[in-house]
Amino acid sequence: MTNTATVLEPEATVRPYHHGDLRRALTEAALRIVERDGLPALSLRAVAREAGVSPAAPYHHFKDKQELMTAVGAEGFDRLYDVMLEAKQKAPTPLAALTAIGVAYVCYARQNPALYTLMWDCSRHETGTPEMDSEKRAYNLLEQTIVDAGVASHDDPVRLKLAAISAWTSAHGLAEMAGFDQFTPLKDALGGEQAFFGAVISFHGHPHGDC
Amino acid sequence: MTNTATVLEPEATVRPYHHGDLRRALTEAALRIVERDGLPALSLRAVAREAGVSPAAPYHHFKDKQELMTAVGAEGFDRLYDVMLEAKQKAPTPLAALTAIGVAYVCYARQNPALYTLMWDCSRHETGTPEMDSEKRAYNLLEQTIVDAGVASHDDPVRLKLAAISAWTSAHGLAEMAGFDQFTPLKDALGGEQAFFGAVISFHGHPHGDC
DNA sequence: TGTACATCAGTGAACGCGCGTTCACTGATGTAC
DNA sequence: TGTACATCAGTGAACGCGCGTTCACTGATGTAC
Repeated sequence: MTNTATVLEPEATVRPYHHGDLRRALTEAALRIVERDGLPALSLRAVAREAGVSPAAPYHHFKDKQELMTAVGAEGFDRLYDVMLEAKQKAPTPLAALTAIGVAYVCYARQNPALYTLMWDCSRHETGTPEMDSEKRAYNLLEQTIVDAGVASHDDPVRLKLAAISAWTSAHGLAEMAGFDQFTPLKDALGGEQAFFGAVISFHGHPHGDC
Repeated sequence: MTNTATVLEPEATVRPYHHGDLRRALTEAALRIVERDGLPALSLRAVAREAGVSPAAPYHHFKDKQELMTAVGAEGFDRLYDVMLEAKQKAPTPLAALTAIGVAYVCYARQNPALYTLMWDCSRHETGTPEMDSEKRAYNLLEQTIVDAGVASHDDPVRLKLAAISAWTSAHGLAEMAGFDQFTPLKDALGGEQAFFGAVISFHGHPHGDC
């Protein structure tokens, strides 16, 4: 009887005064906001509100708003990398892997458009910092996949970089513009968004394409 | 003697109470701000300030902030179209014209990055409205150039649209990412930004490329 | 095992700021007679 | 050509808002003895 509180404690229906992992809770709240309400709605106060905490609380975990944004952008790159890696691993051949990570990239960007924008905003401000490691890892994954597929090799680094950057910028352009209403006729004519992605990527002249 | 004021009037060193063409002055002020201070700095009050006018004055020419922004974005598309058209007309052959408008597009976006971002923000909000006519004209110019170059024909509209959209998204991706620090090694290796653009566009598999 | 105390991680009120927009106004312009 | 008057295109003060950030505070936690 005297230990009722202790017994109920593990259930934790009431949020404790000390949160436990507010830092993580804040970045997750930010991710929720950015996709639900868009990038302009992503303020420090909104994040605190979403996490159910006072406007000053985030300052115990982030120096300022920029540092929180960077953490969110980094999380975005982490997830992008995961998605690309999974696509590569599931592909039957190295060549198929190249297509697969391209499609995975575009799909990820399409499903998280505001986060995707935020990620590149961060990348621009934080070039080369450890927070952007996942971006570098994702790029390296692409390069290695290109090598595996026999499109370019480490012996000709300029050509290899060119292939990687060409693929990346193509995917970026497609990802950003894929949502435009102007493209819906073509999407319909080709039988859906996935087919549209494939057709555009092929037309770009990827090695497996019909160029 | 009595008509001194009338004689001096044409010099117009003092701004008259009535501006003359404040609407145009406002969009030009906005264009100045957006490239000088960036997109987040582009507020209605900042535009009025830049034009040397009170914060309420713009409301005699634009319904609200959004309408001003749309006018600025439309002006951006007008200029883009002009640049593309000029590039096409200067090119010696239809095939060269296709490359030329691609390079012109990327250069324009690179030289006006914040405006370029604003343009697409507008396009998203104003799809199909008369304000976005220049966007449509620019797209049609690309399609016609593709036809002229013999890459696709009006007989196969799906293929034509695919070619146009593929070219457009490639150029968009390159334009947006061309400024990244990560690319400078490759730019240097290829001998400058123009060469870099050309190499990436060629690698994309444009018909004149080495794909 | 208890207790004293330093540290940590929250609260909530307050700050100054720039924003978009509205309002009553006024000076300048154009037009009808 | 002059004059009366409606309309146009500005002014500048004010509004409420949400923002990022700071501050003094307090409750919770962990540790030394």
